[in-house]
Amino acid sequence: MPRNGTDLKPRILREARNVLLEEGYTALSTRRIARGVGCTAASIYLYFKNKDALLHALIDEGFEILHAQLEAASQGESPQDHLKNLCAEYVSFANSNSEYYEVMFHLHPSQMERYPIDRYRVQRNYLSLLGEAVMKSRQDSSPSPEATLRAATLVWSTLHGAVSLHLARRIDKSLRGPNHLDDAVRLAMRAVEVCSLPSQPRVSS
Amino acid sequence: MPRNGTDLKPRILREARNVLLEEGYTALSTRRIARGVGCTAASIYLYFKNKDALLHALIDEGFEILHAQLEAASQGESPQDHLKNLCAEYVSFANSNSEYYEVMFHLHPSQMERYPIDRYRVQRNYLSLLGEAVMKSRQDSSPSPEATLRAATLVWSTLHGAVSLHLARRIDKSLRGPNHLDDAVRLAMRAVEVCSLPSQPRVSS
Amino acid sequence: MPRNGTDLKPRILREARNVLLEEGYTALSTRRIARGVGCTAASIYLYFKNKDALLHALIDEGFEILHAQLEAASQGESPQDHLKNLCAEYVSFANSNSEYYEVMFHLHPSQMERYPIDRYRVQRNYLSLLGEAVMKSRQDSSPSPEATLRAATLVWSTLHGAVSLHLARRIDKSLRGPNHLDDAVRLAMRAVEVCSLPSQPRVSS
Amino acid sequence: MPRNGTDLKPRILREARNVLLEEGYTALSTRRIARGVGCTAASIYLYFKNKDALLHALIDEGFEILHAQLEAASQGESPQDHLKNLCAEYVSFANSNSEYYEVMFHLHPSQMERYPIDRYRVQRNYLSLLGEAVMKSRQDSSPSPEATLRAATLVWSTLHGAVSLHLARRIDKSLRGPNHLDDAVRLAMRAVEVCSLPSQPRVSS
DNA sequence: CATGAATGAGCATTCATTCAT
DNA sequence: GATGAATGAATGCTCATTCAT
Repeated sequence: MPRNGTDLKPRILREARNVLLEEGYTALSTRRIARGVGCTAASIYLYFKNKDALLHALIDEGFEILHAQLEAASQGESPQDHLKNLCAEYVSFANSNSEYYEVMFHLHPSQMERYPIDRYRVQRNYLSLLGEAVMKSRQDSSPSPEATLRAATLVWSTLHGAVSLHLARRIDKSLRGPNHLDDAVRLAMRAVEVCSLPSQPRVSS
Repeated sequence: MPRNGTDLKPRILREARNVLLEEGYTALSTRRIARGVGCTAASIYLYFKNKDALLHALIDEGFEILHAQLEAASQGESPQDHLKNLCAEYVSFANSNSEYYEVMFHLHPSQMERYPIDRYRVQRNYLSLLGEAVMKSRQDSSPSPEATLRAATLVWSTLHGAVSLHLARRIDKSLRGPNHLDDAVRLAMRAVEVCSLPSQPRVSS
Repeated sequence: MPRNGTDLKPRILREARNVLLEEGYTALSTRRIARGVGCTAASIYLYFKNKDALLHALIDEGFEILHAQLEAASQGESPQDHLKNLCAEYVSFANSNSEYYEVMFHLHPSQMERYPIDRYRVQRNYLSLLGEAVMKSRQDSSPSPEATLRAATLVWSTLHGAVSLHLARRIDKSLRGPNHLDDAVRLAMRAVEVCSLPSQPRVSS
Repeated sequence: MPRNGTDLKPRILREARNVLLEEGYTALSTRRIARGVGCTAASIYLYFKNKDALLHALIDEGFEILHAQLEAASQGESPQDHLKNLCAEYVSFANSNSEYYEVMFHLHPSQMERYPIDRYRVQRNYLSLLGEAVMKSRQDSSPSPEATLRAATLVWSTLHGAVSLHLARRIDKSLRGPNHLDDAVRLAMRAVEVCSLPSQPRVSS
């Protein structure tokens, strides 16, 4: 039985997210988390091998939530609606889980290397959700997996750009709030059209 | 005359960029830079008042290069070509100056506060370059400044998303190289169409 | 349980006093203390939030000792004896606790600002001890609080001067040892007479 | 011919005093002085072997000024007036040259060791000035040199105590301004009476 | 299960000083 | 006579981590 009422592990994770949210990545120290939780920094090492492991757990959590939310939103009257819902949900996730978003998508590659590759399968999972929707929104038949991935990636990347600048407060005040993000969703939905064009040859006509 | 061969200041900046590139922002310490340059950490303070000042110098450099490149690319037979050139140049800048890109666009707001606001006028400058091109690419007449900013922001955000994921090696191998980035440029050019639609009302048909 | 033998905190304080005694305030660095104690500089921060906090602890300790000693000496057959005992005790404290004396009374105002004002109440406490004795030594009746403070301050200031020069080894060898300090005590006891004279008007005949 | 108009040496000393006065001893760095003077820190080493040497020069200057002022004040209608003038002058010197006073009388012995002993002859000089006056103020005849030194030291020590606490802002507001210092002068003048008593035997009756 | 004690490496920054020019 | 470049040592302080209890 844990002394402090509830199990320490989830409370550590919660506090970590809290620190991330309120004070940013650079403030995320083991001691800072421990203080918030009301335990010692050493206790964290009972539940996580590393600070890295804690971070990875956070990332995993984030991807699970994102995946669940996308799956729940994975519907719509028309294929377009379906895709739009997914996009809107992605944006909404980033907005209401910015602390996750930070570690999930903003960590530097050098820090990511310590993150085992197979974990990224989860990441691909959600891309495939996006991919399916993208493809359904396209009237023509049987798309190749490559084309699907390509389009899904473009949708993702577009949303990611909007969300990132939004969270970093780099968007002009007049466009903050939903405006810019809505624009991005609308644009993302056109990804399919763009990807139907030949890719490798130069971007002509 | 420098005792140490060549002038230290540019070498410090170069090494700082290098660290940024290879190991990311969190690894950017004065000692780390000094080690790379082959001087003492104290020497850095001969050329920069602060670590912050060094960072600002880096950011300024980056924006100057970006601005110069965009201005040089600010032309084209048709308005569409003009815009496409700008977009391609942006992507190309990010690709060949990713170390700058990190400090220019990936710094967390909390660390940005120390960066005087008026410096970001430069940032707006390049957004306005984008804005002009965007508007020219639109056949209809006299767009409002608000609409211009809105569209330019969407172009930027789209490119930024693609570039960020690309630099963070988050894009699937099969799409790396120019593919995804080209797609993003093509999509960005459609920003205008999206923005001509009403913003607040729901994304209809 | 301390890994290191005895509890570190008192050993840190002791070493700090030691450094103060042997090498003075400017030599009082965390690393210097740590070296003397045989631990890391980081360990000091387990017991003191700050270097300042360490200093404050030292000051507080000093005032507590001084107060206790003065209180114990606060007696005498005659009022004169009473006052004389207090003075002698003050001098004795400074002599056998010169390391405390340094931080208690020689810190520069600029460094004192960080020392919360209300801590100096303790200082006033001992001044009032002095004040009472001073007043009792005066045959005439009911002195005003202002006059009491004035006389007590003069007593203190006189002793402080003698003690300071003594500790700084500025007194001629022939007078070191008790001579000069005794003289000062004797002189301090005449403070009352001097203060009974009008203050503002010029020092006549 | 010096480049900068006037000779650098006195300007360095002046700035050093200025720093001492405005920002205290701990702020007295070679760079800080150099900045104030408008030269390089290296230039200081053309005129002073050390930072210590600069300090010693400052101390010497201070003693010279003090000596000169005391000498000028070394007169009075009666012996008492004479002594009073000297005391008042001492206090006045400390008040209007607090930057000198700091280095002259508040440096820790450990830092003083680097100050060659024979320089202290100057210090004794001014003590002897005081001694003469003290002795003249005593009606009885031919005092021994020892007694003279003893009394002069007590006078000095009393004034020093008052001045030190005053400069360190340790004196209660109600007594600041001339009050406490005047009291100290008056008390110092009684030093002779105290010293005529036997010294070594215990402080009785 | 959890802690308190401790560490070693690192951080940004400042300093007095040297020395070739 | 003066400088600009550079340094080595020090400063206060924080961090992730370990380990005996």
